[in-house]
Amino acid sequence: MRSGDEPGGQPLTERGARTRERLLLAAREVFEERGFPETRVAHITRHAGVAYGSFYTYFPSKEAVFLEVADRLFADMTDHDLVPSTGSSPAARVRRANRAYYEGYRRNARMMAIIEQVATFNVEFQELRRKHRAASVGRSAKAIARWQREGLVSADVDPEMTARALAAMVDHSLYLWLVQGDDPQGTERLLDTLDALTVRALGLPS
Amino acid sequence: MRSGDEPGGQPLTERGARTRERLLLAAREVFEERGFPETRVAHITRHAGVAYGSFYTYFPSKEAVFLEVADRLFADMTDHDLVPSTGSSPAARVRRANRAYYEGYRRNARMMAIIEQVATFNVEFQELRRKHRAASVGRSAKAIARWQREGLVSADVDPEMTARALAAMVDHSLYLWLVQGDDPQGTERLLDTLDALTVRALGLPS
Amino acid sequence: MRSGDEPGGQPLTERGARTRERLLLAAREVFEERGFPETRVAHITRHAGVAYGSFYTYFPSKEAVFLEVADRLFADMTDHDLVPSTGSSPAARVRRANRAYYEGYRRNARMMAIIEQVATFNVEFQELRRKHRAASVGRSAKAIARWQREGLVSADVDPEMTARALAAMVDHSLYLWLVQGDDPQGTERLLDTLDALTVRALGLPS
Amino acid sequence: MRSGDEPGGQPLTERGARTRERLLLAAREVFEERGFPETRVAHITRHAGVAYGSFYTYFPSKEAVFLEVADRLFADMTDHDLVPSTGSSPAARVRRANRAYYEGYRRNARMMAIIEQVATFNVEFQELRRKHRAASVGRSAKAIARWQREGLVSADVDPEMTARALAAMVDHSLYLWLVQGDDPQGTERLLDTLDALTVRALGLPS
DNA sequence: TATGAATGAGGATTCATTCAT
DNA sequence: CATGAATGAATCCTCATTCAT
Repeated sequence: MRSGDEPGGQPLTERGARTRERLLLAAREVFEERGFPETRVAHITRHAGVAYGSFYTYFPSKEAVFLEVADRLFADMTDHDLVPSTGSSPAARVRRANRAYYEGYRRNARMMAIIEQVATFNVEFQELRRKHRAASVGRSAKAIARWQREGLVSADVDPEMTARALAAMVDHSLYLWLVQGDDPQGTERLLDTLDALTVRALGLPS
Repeated sequence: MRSGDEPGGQPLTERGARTRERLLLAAREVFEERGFPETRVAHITRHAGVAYGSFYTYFPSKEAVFLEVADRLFADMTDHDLVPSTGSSPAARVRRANRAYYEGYRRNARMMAIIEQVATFNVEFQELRRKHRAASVGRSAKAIARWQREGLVSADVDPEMTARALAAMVDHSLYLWLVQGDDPQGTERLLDTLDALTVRALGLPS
Repeated sequence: MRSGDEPGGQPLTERGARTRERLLLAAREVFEERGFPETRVAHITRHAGVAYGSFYTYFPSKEAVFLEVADRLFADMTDHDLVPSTGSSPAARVRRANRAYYEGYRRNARMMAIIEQVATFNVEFQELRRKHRAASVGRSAKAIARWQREGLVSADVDPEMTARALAAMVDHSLYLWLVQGDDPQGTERLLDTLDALTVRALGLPS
Repeated sequence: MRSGDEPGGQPLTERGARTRERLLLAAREVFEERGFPETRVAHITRHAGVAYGSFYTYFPSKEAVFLEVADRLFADMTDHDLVPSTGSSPAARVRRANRAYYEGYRRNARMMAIIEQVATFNVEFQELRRKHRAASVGRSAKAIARWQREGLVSADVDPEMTARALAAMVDHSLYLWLVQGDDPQGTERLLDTLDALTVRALGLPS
């Protein structure tokens, strides 16, 4: 994932580390502002206040910085994903997970849009997203299966497929809401609806 | 007809109509094959078996053919959307609508992927999609409201938001399934799950 | 000059003659409007209300129509050039000639601009203009020489060079005035100045 | 420096300055050789011995180099315009000014032709020329007015119009002589005629 | 004749990446 | 490390002219 051993990968000096960080931050901002295809390497270096050529001292290509920016974002999204899995009812846990995901999405909405964009044409990147999604869906599926064993969810339910479909619902709803931005007020109504639909769809006691 | 100031536009003869049609068909295939950014006008003309310049006799730009290809696709998707709205139970109707949508999606899966792609960077196109989505969501919301009046769906449900969220669920699930192609067998399991989730989420009597 | 025997030169039928004339008129208007390089054959045919292909029934190329339009214009300019050379004083004759030239220029100002334009890159056309100029300068030179023999103009004067220089003065002044259009009112002041300068420069009794 | 949004612009290093200069010189030569429309950027870079893309490191477009080449030329023409305005008679001063202008024109004749060419279709450029001409005409008009106050020129004369007309005479005569090149020997005869006509037209004591 | 479709060479510009200093 | 110049393949679109009907 991280550009490990390419020519000019990790900086060796303190000063180099600072330059690299500046580039990474600048890259994110420019990508958010203009999207991947419309971002020029020059935009990034200018924004970072470093020389054009310095870009290639730290990153082998435009794609490489993007991958790394995305990597950080995924990490951020996943970090906060970690809802304490004990205490409180399943319905409350669903609600909490949804909110946490929403917060992460909101924090990173612009960049999520660009990630969506890159995913439409970059196969390597598609694979990366699929892994992340699979991990997340896997966790949900496991929870559903547990709730089934505990008699909280009907045995009819297909945990894997259900987890996928519900994840798709939340994910895409937030995408349309936050990225394509139909009417960003009324967010509570949206979140409540997502919670309620999830809970009812699973047949969880609310 | 030759390059003046306006777009070349509609052919006036039978022969012209045939050429235009050839281009349109070729465009769709090439777009599906390579995606929008990687499609060269030369690919389209070669595929259509016409001279390079002939493309511009009928379309003012690469964007323009794309728009028209997409238009046809939207029409196709909408045509088959028309599920008879009477007879049979709500749950059955939900199922039928989902299947119809699935069939349309499957028929057009490759192109749907490209549409998704273009929507990530072309604002004009985003708007077009938003309209289509709004129309479709509107119809669902109306059905939900009707069911509420008929006492089939709880008054707690927010018809608009719910319609949106469920549409997002179906849409994105099919996208991931058919376009990103995680495991294309097991489709029945997916569809059954989507049906079941929808029905349960709405609290419809199955 | 006239496109004589090229393929599809002169029309053979009454109807053909009308079409050709329509094209010629349209060509002039479009050239005036957009200049030579920016004129498309399609503009001309559209303006004339004939089919694209019909253009090449009557003219072998875009240049050919231009040549013919210019030819007509030269004829118009020369026709009215013919000031009766008898009666009245030389000064009056100079004045009359200047006015006549001015009228012609004014009538054809737009097209004169385009002719100037084409002359800057088309050698064939440069030659044509040179002939016209030479003819006109020759007439003036002859008049000056006559006036010298009649003792009205000093023998010091070089008739050829003087005729050239004065023609350049009138020509270019009108060009800047009418074509580049610095302040088109005050024309009388300009013409009076041109007359006076010519008369004084030649030392003619006013 | 690389293609961002702004024009590449000024070089920051000695080496860059040299390349830019090479391009500028090459541009002038190619323009002179082939005219503006027939000049390809590739001609310029080949002539300068640099890579195609390097052109766009220093100039945003073909127009842009042309503007700069023309700027230099205008500067050159104006520099040598500076005739000492004191001492010697008005007639002598007129003569000297004409010669100085002639020398400038001769040095730059080829490029003057191209400037004429571009002025026929580029409005921005027309404006530029108008300014230069206005400045030059203004200076002459002032001199004429001064001579009127000193009683050397008749009060009948319209200084502004006269300055324009005489400038047009000299300018266009030199253009036809040096650019369209009717018979380039006999230059002395031409210049003497221009001097004499100017002096007599103004009624200056020779 | 009239019509309108077909052709395809041509050219300006972009921009990721590589080099030289 | 930093800097900024150098490179050149790649691609869209134009439009005069030729053809087929």
